[in-house]
Amino acid sequence: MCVARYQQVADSIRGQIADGTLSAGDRLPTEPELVDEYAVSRLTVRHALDVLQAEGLVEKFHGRGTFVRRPPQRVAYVSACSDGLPQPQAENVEIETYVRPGSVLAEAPLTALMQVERGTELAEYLYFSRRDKRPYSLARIHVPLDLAELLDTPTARLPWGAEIPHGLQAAGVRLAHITERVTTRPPTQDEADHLNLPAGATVLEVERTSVDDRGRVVEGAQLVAPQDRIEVVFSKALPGSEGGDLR
Amino acid sequence: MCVARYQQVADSIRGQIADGTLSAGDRLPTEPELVDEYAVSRLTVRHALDVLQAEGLVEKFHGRGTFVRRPPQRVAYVSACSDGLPQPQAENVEIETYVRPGSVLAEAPLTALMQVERGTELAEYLYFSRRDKRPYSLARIHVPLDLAELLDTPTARLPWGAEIPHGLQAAGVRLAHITERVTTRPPTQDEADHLNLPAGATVLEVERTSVDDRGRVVEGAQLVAPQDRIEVVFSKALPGSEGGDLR
DNA sequence: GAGTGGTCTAGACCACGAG
DNA sequence: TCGTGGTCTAGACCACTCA
Repeated sequence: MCVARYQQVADSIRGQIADGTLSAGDRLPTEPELVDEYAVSRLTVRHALDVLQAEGLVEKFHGRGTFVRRPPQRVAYVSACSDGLPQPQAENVEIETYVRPGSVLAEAPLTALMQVERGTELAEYLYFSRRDKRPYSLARIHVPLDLAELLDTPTARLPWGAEIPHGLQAAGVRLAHITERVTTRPPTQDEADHLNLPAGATVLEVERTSVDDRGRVVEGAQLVAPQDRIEVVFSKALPGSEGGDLR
Repeated sequence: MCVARYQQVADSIRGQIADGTLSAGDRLPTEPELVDEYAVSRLTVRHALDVLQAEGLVEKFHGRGTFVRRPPQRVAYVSACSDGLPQPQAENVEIETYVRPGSVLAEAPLTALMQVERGTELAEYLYFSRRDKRPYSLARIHVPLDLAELLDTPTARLPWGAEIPHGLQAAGVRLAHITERVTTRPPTQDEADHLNLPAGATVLEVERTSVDDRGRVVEGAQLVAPQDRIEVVFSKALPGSEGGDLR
């Protein structure tokens, strides 16, 4: 067998998307129709569509059909560590963000991020954003209770809660260090529900911690978004001409 | 149907991995054995294993069997933009890196990264690294030809070619800005071959550009690794106590 | 209720890897 | 050569969406 049948079917549909025969938002033929069209079994058609879905080219909806996705159009998360870059953000993409303040008792992963004892009460800001009317990102930002009192109730402008470290700084907290860590992983059940993710999806996570000049973690953020809808950008201006070493 | 059969099978195997009944490197029962064990069809067994493979818990090898993967153990790419962090890197992980210097004529994606005309000749350093004897990461670093002459032949110490911007700086190039962009995407055919990736895998890509004080792109790097084997870390020391604004 | 994708069966043959 | 996973068929029933 030179090329698997399901790959041939996938290639054919991929080509139709590439050359415009099928364009963003269009519904593909139904699975039974594709079975007739390509003279293969339904499993083979499904396998082909699964491949295309994994590639992010199409999206399947139970009971509705399979649709061509918009080209990726990622939203940039510009690192809090960056110099010189504005937060350009969502040019033509509409993103609405909601914040919900509250508090939680620190549990397993949070204790490590915030470097606190299990059970410590922390202020929590839950950011939930939608893009094109659909769930897009989730951010959980935690701040020690005593510092949270210094903050104004945040008005969400960006889905990642960049105003929190700014607010802390404005309130007199002396930030010494910001660190960000980018990984991908399968979503938790909770995240999959909120973000409406299909089975097998992967999220990209940014963990951010802000540390003050006494070494205390004053903010810990966990941002989660579909891996193919986001990019993370870091930028650094190097001091002077040649004096500065890279790190 | 409360929970799909394939999910029940996946849950069961996931549990055995979690509780140590199956441990890293073990071979799972063969598909026909699992068919008997769970009294389901082979497709259902395969579906369950596909889910586990997508989660990174197992790895299937045609003709050999299905094996429990080691826990993720990601390697950190520490941003060139970072302050204060050493390149800690591979503590107990053995990574061998090879470099192959050469040159290429700029094509489609490279022209944008390096901001040069199509067809411009660029020096190219190909980094290929292995971890545990298996392909791990791929980095392509490009430098304008005239600047490449200033560089010593690189001796690869890290898979991401961090020595290239350092070498440029040591050679008197006045770097003004470094920018990094992190995304995930499906691998190219070439990348899938070199990294030995299964179908449907996703890679994490870091694009790095170094710009000199006249705005010229003096280095462009494209690093690619399996998305579940790498993490990207950025860190920034904030100036003074309170004078510095975040960006 | 009609039509969509999601799950599942019981078979079959093929391609790869190792002894 | 043999056992492994990879592909494929032709059917069946279920769950979700929407008119």
